Amino acid sequence: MSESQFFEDVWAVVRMVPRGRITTYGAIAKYLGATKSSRMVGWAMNASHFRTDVPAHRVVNRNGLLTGKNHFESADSMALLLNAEGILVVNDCVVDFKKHFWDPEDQL
DNA sequence: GTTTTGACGGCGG
DNA sequence: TCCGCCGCCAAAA
Repeated sequence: MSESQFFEDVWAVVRMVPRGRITTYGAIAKYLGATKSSRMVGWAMNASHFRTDVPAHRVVNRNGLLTGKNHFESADSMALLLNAEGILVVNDCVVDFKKHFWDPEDQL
């Protein structure tokens, strides 16, 4: 494996996120047993750019803020994608974040 | 080789 | 409740 297994695990979890739902870096990190390593999840997302099957737009921080929107093709593409899935985004923040939140542990 | 930074979040004060 | 420090670890400077 060229990349760390951790990265691939992160991508696997992100792929599980249902359409119209979102999750957080911390939730993914916790699911992988590395609660404090939420930063690495962010790195994994950055590395997921060459992976078209990883819906990174469904991953936001715990505040529901689109912290990674600046890393997308366009600054607004992330909010646009979420909006297309029925998730309302205002001021780079997900409306009813808690309502759309999807916890990977819920999949267990 | 060392230091800083980064798509975060938990914990302490 | 709000503010600030710490941890985690990989990549870039």
